[in-house]
Amino acid sequence: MKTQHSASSTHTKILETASRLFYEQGYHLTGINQVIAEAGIAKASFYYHFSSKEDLCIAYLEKRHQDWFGWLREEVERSEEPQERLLSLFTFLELWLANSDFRGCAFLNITAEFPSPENRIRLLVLNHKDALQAYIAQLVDSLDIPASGNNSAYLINAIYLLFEGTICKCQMYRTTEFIKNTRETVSQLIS
Amino acid sequence: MKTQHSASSTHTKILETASRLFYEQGYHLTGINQVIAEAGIAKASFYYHFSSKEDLCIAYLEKRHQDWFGWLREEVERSEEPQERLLSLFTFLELWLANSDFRGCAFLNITAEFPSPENRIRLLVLNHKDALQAYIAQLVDSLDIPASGNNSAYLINAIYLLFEGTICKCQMYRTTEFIKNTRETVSQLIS
DNA sequence: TTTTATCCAGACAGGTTTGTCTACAATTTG
DNA sequence: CAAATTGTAGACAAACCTGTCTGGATAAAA
Repeated sequence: MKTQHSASSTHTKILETASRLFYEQGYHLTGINQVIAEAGIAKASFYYHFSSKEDLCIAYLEKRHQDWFGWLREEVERSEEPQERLLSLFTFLELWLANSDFRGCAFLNITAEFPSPENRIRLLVLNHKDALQAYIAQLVDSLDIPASGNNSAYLINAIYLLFEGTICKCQMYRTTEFIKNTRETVSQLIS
Repeated sequence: MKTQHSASSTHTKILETASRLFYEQGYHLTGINQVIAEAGIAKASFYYHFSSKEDLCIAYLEKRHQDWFGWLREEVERSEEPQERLLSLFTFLELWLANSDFRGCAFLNITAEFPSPENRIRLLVLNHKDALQAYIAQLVDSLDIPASGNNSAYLINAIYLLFEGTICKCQMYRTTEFIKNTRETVSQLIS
């Protein structure tokens, strides 16, 4: 046995392997034995770090939230202009979706897999989507638009829905081709 | 045994039970033994009518497509004016989503559950979504809009995405409250 | 009426799943 | 250095899964 017990290398290894597999294959089509085999750890180590498959799922979603928002911000913050930033949300989708084999949104997917998700999972989903809408709202508020309260809310809602709709369409059609049309629509909406 | 072998009553019973359970619980969380128990049939009957669980899934999606489009058309065709009809797509979502416990779109859900859906399932999903977009296109084309070819395609794409985005948001947030905002946005888009 | 189709009850089989447990071994901490 | 922490291999157990099969019984068709 030549294992290095660095702070939490095994914990990280499990989480990263499971995150990849849960996202790629779906939660229910991924068994813990596969996670264990691919992470190259012992079953006892798995249960040393995570008390159940479901706890691992929670950790997966928490990690996913951080990772995904990091990717999103990274792309958006390449632009300086508020309008550019808003449009880059859709540029981000083009890049991210194509790079993730059109697997779509982890939070949407888990919602489909858990019809009555227990409260923990549902809270993570809502937290993620709240954060996304807040981010869109922030970008919209940075615009120089004569948007009265109501108008701004409509716009934020619409952009959010276009965003989610785009994720779904790409996931099903396995293409990002139409996103330039969507970006153009959003461009018109904000001008 | 006092069972009536009407044309396909057992086949229908299986399909309806499975359809309900697959939609409510998800495909992978529904085992065939539950379908059998709730349909009140014998296992041999199940396999007499469907050669596998997957074949049942195909039948489920085919039935779902017919049913769902029936519901959609029924609501839309209550309006006469083209504009009214387009907006009633979102009225339909309000009614349907609230009445289906916010369980969302069966086709989206199955896409999440089958990351690499085998071809048959994927074809059914795409067929359903193609039909939906064609329907939206038909409604848009009935409008009296000076829409050049490109403009019309943008509009159809946007409305479709708002539609899908709405389904997702309602599924996650378990509310239809925001749909009136969305309907207003669509109203502005088409005028 | 006979034949065919459809249905029943449920045992069986092999496989998979998640989680528990044991007896160490290796590494880190105090 | 000893104690605590973390990791190993993998057996075990119960439950569940999908699909096969048997020997009828019932209903419909010819």
